[in-house]
Amino acid sequence: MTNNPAPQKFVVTTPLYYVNDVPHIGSAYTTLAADALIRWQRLQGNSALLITGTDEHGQKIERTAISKDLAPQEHCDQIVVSFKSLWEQLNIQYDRFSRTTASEHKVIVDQFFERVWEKGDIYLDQQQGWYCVACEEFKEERELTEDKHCQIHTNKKAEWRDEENYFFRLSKYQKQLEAIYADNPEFIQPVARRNEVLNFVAQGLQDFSISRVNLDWGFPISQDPKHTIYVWFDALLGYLTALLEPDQEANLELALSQGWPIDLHLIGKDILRFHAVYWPAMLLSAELPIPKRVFGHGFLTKDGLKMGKSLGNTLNPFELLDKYGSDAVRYYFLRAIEFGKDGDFNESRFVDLLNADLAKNLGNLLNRTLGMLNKYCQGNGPQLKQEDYPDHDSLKTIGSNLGSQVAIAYQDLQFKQACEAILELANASNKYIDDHAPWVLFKEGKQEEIEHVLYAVLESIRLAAYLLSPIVPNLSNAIYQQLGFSCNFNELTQLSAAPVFAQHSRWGHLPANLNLNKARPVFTQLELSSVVSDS
RNA sequence: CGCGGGAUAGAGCAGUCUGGUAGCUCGUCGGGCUCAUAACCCGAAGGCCAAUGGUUCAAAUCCAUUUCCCGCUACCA
Repeated sequence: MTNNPAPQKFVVTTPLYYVNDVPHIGSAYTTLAADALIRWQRLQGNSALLITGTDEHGQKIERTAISKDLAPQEHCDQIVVSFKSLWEQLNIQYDRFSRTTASEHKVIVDQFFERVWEKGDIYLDQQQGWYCVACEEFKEERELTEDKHCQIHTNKKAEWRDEENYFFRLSKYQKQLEAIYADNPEFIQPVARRNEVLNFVAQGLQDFSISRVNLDWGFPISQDPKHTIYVWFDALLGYLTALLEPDQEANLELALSQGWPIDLHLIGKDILRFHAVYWPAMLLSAELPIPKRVFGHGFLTKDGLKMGKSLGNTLNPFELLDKYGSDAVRYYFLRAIEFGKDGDFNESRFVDLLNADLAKNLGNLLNRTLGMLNKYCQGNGPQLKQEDYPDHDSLKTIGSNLGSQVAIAYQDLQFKQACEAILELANASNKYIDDHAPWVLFKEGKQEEIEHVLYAVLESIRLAAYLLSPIVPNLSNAIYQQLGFSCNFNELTQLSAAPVFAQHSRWGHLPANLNLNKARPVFTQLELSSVVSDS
């Protein structure tokens, strides 16, 4: 369906976040995971595009703006600033920030709507049904209790609604969707999420309303301007708009040629249904290919409790970043939590984990090794090569397998496993030093052996830093710089060549005659002082 | 019969799909080392893997039943 084959590009999206309020930790979580993936792609020399943005229409936004005595657009503009600022503090390298109020987006939405309209999949009908205001959703009879209460909101009775809406023929696509799920088992991940969707679809799909009346803040439907397009229909299309280059003409075909279908929609589990059911159906209707993968990750809790304003235990991402820095925050959420499952934030665990892994295991390892080089080798880099190590050498063994192991983990979004595997090399290196005791070798005057040991360790540190760079780019920079490299993991152009990846991801790459820099702690231990408070 | 997630050492978790000596991090206790960010290495204590029943030569893992916990009432990923 796409024309003009553009260079192959790995495209990942975060949700377009709803601008009802300033960003919260959950948005940060999704986004930092997406960023790590994109960085991993770029590290390998692949062309990659990270799409994020904001979803700005809908009644809720309109009401929020009014309550702040602002025009809706002014309100959105303010919130957008805070999102962009958070992404900057989190060291997110996004390529597109797609706003659903952008003028290009209007064109894309019109053109897409037109396709679906021409297909005959949109029809006008009376929306009749039980509406749960708390859910903002129409409910099936079977979803309600006998006295018409929503099962989630048992304290609120569903309301009978009867209004004119446009509908999308979702029901028409049930069979096709089921075939897609069956033929593409990788489409919805993780498996538990996939099962939920399968279950939902198997119960039968109902057409859903895609327009609202009596709502100004949204795109009017060209065919019938008193209707406004339902916010979700509009928001999902934001992914398409985002494919356009910043100064490119707004045109659906053009957008599609720039990287469609998208490789991965990274989302929270709450919006899975929209991405795994409604969105593919909309695309089928428009005769477009569907995205390759939708991954619904888990939710975060704080100290075991759901975060919420009512509980007053929200975790302010800005404060967290101010206090600990982007690397620490990125590392914690990717390392401490099984991606896909719910995970907990606990500040003392946060400090423990960061100190144990980054400050002590890896950071101190570099520090002690460089210290010994200065003391025992006058700071000269060892002059050895991979071939000088027997195959049973523990670091060589672990290091040689690490690159491919970590590649698989990143590919499967198993960030935790990637971190664990990498840290194992650091751990083995600390042991390696103790086992070989360079300080003893020094007293015995065994200079060559000292260099032999230190090279292996230094190389292991380098490899660990390289493979961790998608997650903790600043730390990796600091390590690489102390090792005498001049590259910068935040400036990907210098590292984007595939041959570089082939070399750097292999154990044994460290060249001789390194221009080693002075040993300085690359990651200072964190202290648990006052607990990050509610905003 | 609402939907979903969970119950494994003091704490937090992996392992469950593809049955076969129960593992990781932090913490605790003891020892070692001295190159280092009070770091690093070694060792130990600590688990009837929620319960019951079943399948099997063998079950944390498969099947059945049960108990308990947590979300789903919006800031929401």
